[in-house]
Amino acid sequence: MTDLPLRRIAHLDMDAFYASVELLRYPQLKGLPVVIGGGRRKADEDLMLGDTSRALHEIPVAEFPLLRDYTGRGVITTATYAARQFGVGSAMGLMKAAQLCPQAVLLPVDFAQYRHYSQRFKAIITDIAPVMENRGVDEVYIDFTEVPGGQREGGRVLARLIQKAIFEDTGLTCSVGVAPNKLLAKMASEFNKPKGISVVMDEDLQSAIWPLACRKINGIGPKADARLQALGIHTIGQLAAAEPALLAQHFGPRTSAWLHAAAHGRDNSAVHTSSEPVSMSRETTFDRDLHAVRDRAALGAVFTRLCEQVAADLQRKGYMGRTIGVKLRFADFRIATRDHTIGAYTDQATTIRQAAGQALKRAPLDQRLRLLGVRVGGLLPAAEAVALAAGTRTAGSAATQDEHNSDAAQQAPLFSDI
DNA sequence: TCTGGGGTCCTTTTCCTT
DNA sequence: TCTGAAGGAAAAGGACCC
Repeated sequence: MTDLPLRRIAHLDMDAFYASVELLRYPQLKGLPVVIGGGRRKADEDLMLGDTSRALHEIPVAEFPLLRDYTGRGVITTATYAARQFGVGSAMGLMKAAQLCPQAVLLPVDFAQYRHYSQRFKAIITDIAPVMENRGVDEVYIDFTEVPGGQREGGRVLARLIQKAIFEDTGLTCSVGVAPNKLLAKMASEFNKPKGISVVMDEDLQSAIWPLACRKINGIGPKADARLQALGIHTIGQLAAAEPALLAQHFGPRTSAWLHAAAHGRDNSAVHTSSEPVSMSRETTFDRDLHAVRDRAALGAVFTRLCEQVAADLQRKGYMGRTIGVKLRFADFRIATRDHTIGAYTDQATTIRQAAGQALKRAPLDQRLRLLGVRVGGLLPAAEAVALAAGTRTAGSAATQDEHNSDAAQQAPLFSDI
């Protein structure tokens, strides 16, 4: 038996990523309360980014839009520390935040910028450690196990190297946790924020993990936590000690087995270096709740626009799908979804619009709508979808696309298009 | 003037076919 | 022809995450 290298998995989390990127662009806002979020339309217009006669860092602070001037729906995506001191924070409604801190600068969410910096810091990581899994725009898992130096000080040396390389290239800081698996690495990365490095070994489970709240386990959200609390289980240690039969009774066989393994720090999942999207969607919340009949025209226009946006997303990214769905959020925040699967893969707005219209017909529309969304799932890379269609055609199946089109053409659209 | 948008995954229900 | 079982796919909902 040869000694296998110790499995060393890192979780890297950028520190206050969106806010930090904005402060790189607008250093004049450093130390001021800044809130990022809101309906993007209004905020985009308010920010005078179109003025190219001066650099971004030269824009006087007095010209930035303030939270007190914002009208409309929306929530805070993130806030700087200076703003948090006033009690505002993520997911808070902007109107409520404006009462708490009206003088805060309000910046729109600028995903293009965050994506740009995201690609930069990820490229730096893969130069050093190629086995990296994307977990959204500001987080990754990295497998240190086989990387030269990845075992030194349990991974701390390599973590330090990556932190330094990212900071030198982008000016951004991050926190890293290194552990035997993804589950523990994710928890470890939160131990020392910001700019922290935490190394967890198997033998640290009882001292470092078991005292933590169950909610710290990635996958235990507010609902599961409340159910655990009701059973008198508050910490991960208590969860580890819980009777498996009791957990199975309340959570079912699969979830209870997972809970038990997680509490004991066990997680065999691999670091996946690539993944294919499963669905793409667009949704929008209206400025005011809309009525299916009275606001027909407005709804129809939004509906069509969402379909066009999803189609454009699919085409730009090179995917086609055949399960088209709609999502409705009613005035009382209840959500309904309806799906409709069509015969042929598509990335065309008109086809998506027709199929989504079919799905929408089955949805209850007696209440005012707060949000409307359109989703395309069952995705395949466009080349594969086209090859598949060619294969089924030569195999002699009916021209499902034509059938579908003529069928849909006879259906009156639910929302009239204007 | 509470409560965004874009995803993934899992469970349960429903429907269809054999 | 009816009935029930079984299994799979699709649909619907929910929890969770960033």
